[in-house]
Amino acid sequence: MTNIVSGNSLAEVAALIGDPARANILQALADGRALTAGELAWHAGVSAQTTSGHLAKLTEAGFIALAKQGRHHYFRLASPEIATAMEALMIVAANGPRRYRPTGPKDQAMRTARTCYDHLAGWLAVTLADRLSARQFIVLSDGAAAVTEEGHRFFRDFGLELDEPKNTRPLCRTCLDWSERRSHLAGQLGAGLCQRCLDLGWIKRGRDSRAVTFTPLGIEGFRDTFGITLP
Amino acid sequence: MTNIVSGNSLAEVAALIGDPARANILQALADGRALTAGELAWHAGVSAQTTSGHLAKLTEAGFIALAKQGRHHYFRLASPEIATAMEALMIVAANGPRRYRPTGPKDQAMRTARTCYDHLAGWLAVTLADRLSARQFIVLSDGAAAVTEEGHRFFRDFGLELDEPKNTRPLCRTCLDWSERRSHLAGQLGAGLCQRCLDLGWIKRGRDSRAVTFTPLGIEGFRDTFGITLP
DNA sequence: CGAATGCTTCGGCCGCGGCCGAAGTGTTCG
DNA sequence: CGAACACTTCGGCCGCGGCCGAAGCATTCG
Repeated sequence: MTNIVSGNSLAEVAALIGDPARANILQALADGRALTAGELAWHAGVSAQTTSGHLAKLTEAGFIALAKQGRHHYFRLASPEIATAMEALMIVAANGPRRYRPTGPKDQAMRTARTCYDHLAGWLAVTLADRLSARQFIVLSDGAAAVTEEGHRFFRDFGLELDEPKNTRPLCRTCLDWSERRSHLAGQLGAGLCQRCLDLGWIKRGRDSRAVTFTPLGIEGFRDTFGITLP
Repeated sequence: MTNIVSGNSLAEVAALIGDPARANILQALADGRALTAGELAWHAGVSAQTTSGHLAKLTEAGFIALAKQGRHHYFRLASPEIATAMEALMIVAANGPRRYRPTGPKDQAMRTARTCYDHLAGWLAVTLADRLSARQFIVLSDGAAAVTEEGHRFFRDFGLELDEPKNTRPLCRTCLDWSERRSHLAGQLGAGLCQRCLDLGWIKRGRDSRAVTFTPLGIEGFRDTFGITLP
């Protein structure tokens, strides 16, 4: 007799992500947007039939959700937990030894700035966390972060209202960045900052990728408001 | 041309966990202890030769580390990130729909109390977090936690010295529990609490499992110190 | 020294699962 | 309507990779 407890379900879930085509599909959906089966087939790099099979598996497992709209089938990640698990795996992958990883231009853009479900990631996000920390707007510690009094004022000026939980200091999660290997901001603050930057027209989401691009307005804004000079 | 960026490495890492035998091996190592190849073969439920192959793959990928000691080969997880990724996958597995999951007695013990790398998990850990929160020793919010002034005094009385980071409130990470689907304490505080309970002889680590058992002293201690009555 | 133990390497079997071509549903056009 | 399009289902091919038996190294005994 073996000591299997729920090892099977761990393996099942991991195996589902462990296929290249499915991993590409999930990564394409990682920013939370919904894509059609056809678009996902392109991302996956396999035929439409094969993709359909993968999508059925992912849907049945509860990884993705389907919304039918006319003759298009839109798929999106079913929960943020999926994205979290993928990021956790990316961190392991990034820490791994001499893994062959060719670096293309798209990869470079991803490393500079990308979305991670509902918040920002990459160089921009890590630098942002640094600056906010240096100016005492947030306090980073042991995998979590707190917003200070001055921070609340600053974010309010920036156009962000943060819910004040109960009687105490509000917190925002940190999220380890796979490309930078340091923390960036997630949680309510991370999501709010990302949304606000989009609303202000500072950044734009890429069409086929999670990478985001900067508008001239954004370059100016990040410099003046956060003291960040883009590379 | 497809849009593959590092999708391959995500798939590679996930596929490595995605085999039942390897998943069992990794779960057996999840509490941070080092086990021999033979013990791992038993946990994996496959022959020694097959296990050897799996261990070689996991080692090469940087998932586990090998320490040779006489004719025994001791393997342990190479980094906490691996454990984190596994927990993230377990959460996804637990949230999934009608996944067939037979529940044995060992499984029940695991759900009650187990170790998760360096801290406690399961019913005990979740209840502990609840009690500490109710008594205002810690403040939980949005995936993170802060220790209050009173909390510091309480933990010091309990025999735990927490490093005070810089000039501000220290934080301890929370970690989503796959069996309870709620937060328990990780980070410095979580690790410290677990170690202190072990030192006090309140709990003991199981021989073949991550489940922990309670001593009579522990049953008394958890009741008197934390107000927790064991089921 | 030879036998026993712990682990790894080698070789070959075999089945699961990913893949595509072809055909089948449902939707939107002109 | 019928044609074009988006997607799924079916059937069959095929190769990767997990598995074990047997043999090969190390280490520790008596």
